[in-house]
Amino acid sequence: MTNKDMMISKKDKKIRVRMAPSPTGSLHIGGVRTALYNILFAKQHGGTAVLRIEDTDDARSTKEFEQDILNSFHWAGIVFDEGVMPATAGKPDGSEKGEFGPYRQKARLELYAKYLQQLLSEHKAYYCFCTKEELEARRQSQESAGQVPKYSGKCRSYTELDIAKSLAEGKESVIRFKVVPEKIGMTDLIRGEVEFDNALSGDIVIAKSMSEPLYNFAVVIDDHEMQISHVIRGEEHLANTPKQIALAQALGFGSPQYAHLPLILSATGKGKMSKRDGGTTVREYREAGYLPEALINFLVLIGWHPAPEQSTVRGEVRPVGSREILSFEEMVELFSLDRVQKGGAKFDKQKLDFFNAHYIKQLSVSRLVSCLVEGGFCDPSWSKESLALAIPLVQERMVTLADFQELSGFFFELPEYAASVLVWKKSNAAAAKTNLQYCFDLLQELPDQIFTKESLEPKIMKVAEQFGKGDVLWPLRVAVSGKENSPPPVEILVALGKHESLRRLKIALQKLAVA
RNA sequence: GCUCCUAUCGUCUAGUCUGGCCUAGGACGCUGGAUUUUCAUUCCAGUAACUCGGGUUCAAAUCCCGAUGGGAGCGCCA
Repeated sequence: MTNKDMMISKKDKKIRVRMAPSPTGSLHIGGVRTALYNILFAKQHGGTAVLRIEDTDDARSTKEFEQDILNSFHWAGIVFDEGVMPATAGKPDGSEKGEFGPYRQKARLELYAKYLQQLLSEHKAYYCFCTKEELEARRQSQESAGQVPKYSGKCRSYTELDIAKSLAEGKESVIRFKVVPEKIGMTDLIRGEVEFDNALSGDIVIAKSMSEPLYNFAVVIDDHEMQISHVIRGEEHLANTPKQIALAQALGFGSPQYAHLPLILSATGKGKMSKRDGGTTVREYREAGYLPEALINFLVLIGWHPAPEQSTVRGEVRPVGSREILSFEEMVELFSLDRVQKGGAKFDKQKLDFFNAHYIKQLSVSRLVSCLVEGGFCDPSWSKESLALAIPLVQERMVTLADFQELSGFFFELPEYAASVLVWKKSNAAAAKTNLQYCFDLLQELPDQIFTKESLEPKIMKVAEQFGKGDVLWPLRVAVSGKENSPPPVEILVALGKHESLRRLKIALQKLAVA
């Protein structure tokens, strides 16, 4: 998109999108993708992305979950322009930004009450005094009769006097919206024309009381009040949409444009990804050692792919194989709602692993050090200096940050190993001993300052060529790593330094002498 | 059960709108090979799909109808 295009769309009706999580659980992986698509869409249209907290369910909402959601978005690099903010310089976690606040529904109760009153006085909503038991019994009988469970509309006919009396008596009540039995059509930006029949739905409860609004109602008020232009959300909300449109009409509001995203499905079993599958929250991935850029790159491709001709970014032709490796900037440039998939997609952890391994390899040593230390992925006693020495040895073998500890353990402490491991499968113990001793002598003569790859490698390789590569390199590698599988010997030697290298060689020599 | 959504390799997908250039392309995975003392990396090659049945058409992955499969929703949750 050119700058000119950007100016034009800015002048047009302002694009405003929102992400509206409910703090009743840790942030779901699907929530990150929804937020990502929202932000990508907003960014490329010069719009605004809002984060609103939907905490109307008092019993289930907690401050801790809200905190988790904020932290998770922050960690993932998902940054909203407006709404509830994560902790930043000077500002505490959960502070708000923007002119359309407050951005927590609990702080908007008066607003909802106002519109509730409006609906009530216009007779578009009414008090319902049916008890839960009554409702449950009716639902059961309807179901057993093979009917669709639906509210009868019993309390619709009460007079104002009846209502005032019941209210005065302190009878339990809820507020229902009179759903007009008509067909509601809408254009979904991803699915096209969709039609629902509201006649199939009974009158829905929109509030438990004047101060306890429910989701379907609050969401309509907020999207209107916050001037949301596009609602981009998961497919599970598709069936709510006709009710929300009807509500908006009754309130005299226009409706935003809708785009319903395909669901992320469980890789193993059936159905959408749920807590039972494990690995559903952002927190879990962070703690398992995944990089935010890997998670985001993986997630953006669940349900969307760039167009083939878009493999050219900013005039630069990308190699075919790396077409799927996308930076955030490239995503912003390439993303398009009408290329979003309609069908649900399974979550493929192997592909996530591929992205993670890729992004770990891209990291500079110093950045990897901080990832490891800050994420608590290594022994706290290991110094940053030695971490920096160990990283090049194992970086390309890591799939997650959590792999580091085990992969690099040998560097910090020589593992216990049997003398027999020192012997190459095509050789014998005597040769191993002789060659090792030869290497030991060679290394000992070397001054500390030139214990580098440049000076070491030619010397070691000369010996290796003389006495047989496997015969020399295998025992040497095992001696310094204590492992059958490890990085190349010269690299370990250099990282370890002369003193530690010689100590380890001596240990190996002793093992062979005893054997 | 009812309503709605949906359907290309094992998985994510390109191609479908604007039918022919599709002997269906890419990525992940898997298999094999090259490099390598080992493991890993890297490189190269191979593997594998248009759900089915009708139609429309000179021509269908692409358009239409039906079936089947998959998913979601049916709360005083969001």
